[in-house]
Amino acid sequence: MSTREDKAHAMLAELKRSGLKLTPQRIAIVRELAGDETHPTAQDLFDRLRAAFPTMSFATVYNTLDALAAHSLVGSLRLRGARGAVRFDPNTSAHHHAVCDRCHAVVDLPAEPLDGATARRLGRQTGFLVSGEERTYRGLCARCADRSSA
Amino acid sequence: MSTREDKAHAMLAELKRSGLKLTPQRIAIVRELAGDETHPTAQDLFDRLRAAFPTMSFATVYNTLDALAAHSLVGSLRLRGARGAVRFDPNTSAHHHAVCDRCHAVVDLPAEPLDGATARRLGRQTGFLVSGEERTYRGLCARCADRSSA
DNA sequence: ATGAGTGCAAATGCTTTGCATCCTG
DNA sequence: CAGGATGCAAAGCATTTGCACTCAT
Repeated sequence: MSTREDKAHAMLAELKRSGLKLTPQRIAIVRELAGDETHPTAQDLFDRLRAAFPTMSFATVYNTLDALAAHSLVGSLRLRGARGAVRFDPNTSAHHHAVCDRCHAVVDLPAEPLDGATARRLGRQTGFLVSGEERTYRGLCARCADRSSA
Repeated sequence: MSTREDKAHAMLAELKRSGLKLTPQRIAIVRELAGDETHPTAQDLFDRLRAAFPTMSFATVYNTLDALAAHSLVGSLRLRGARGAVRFDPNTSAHHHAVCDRCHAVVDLPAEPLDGATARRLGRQTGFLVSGEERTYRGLCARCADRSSA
């Protein structure tokens, strides 16, 4: 049923398997982030968990997010324009992003992995050993587009 | 001859045309940035101009970069991983970037503008009114790739 | 019990702001 | 000579760090 719970469980299992401790704070952060498609900031997560963990500190949030990132269980993205906070992404499958220029909403978009021929062509053009690709489409989300034309 | 000088001149002309004042600091910043393909940070530019303008402040650098950005004469990019400074880009033609995961070098890559059919398809998938695309290829630059295999 | 993890607070890095002064147009 | 631009310093965010204490393993 709950894809979100499944995802949280898988993330926690992987953390445990890597020898990291499963503290109540970590479990809560992972469960909050798993299945969250809004690409929250550390501050967002901190605010949401404040009620349940009044004494939790930013250091713990960052510590957990770093640990997740180190094990490729979350991705991160930095957006232009928006205030400068990193946004975290529990979606670990190949995907791109569409970002709203007005409200800074971010949605996922499926993507094919970078193919070898393209990587080699880029390598020829740039001298780089290209290993991955990130695309950001920008524009207006449905809600903001509506507000604009109104 | 000097593409760089031409570019600086064009940028300054456009600023003037927009009613902005051409101060010695602005002229120096524009000339420093024009034709610079390294995607420097505000700090980089500040450091390079320190000798010529010992009293110049960060506020002036940011002020000028903001003015240039407001008139679409420079672009900006925020990179993951790297320390969190915005990098500025005098290249205003459609292009993408390749970023070195090790040394954070950034090189430009020509790009075709986003075609209408693709934009519409993305709109169908996301609900977005898509107006642009940014691609970041990541990997290792030639120098860092060499150092790795050594 | 032991060392990884936590909380707190101070520090850091990048960027912005307020305001008095200066200088371009 | 008027208002935009500059310089300086302080404030503002996002994030990191140091350290004593706690708790999951």
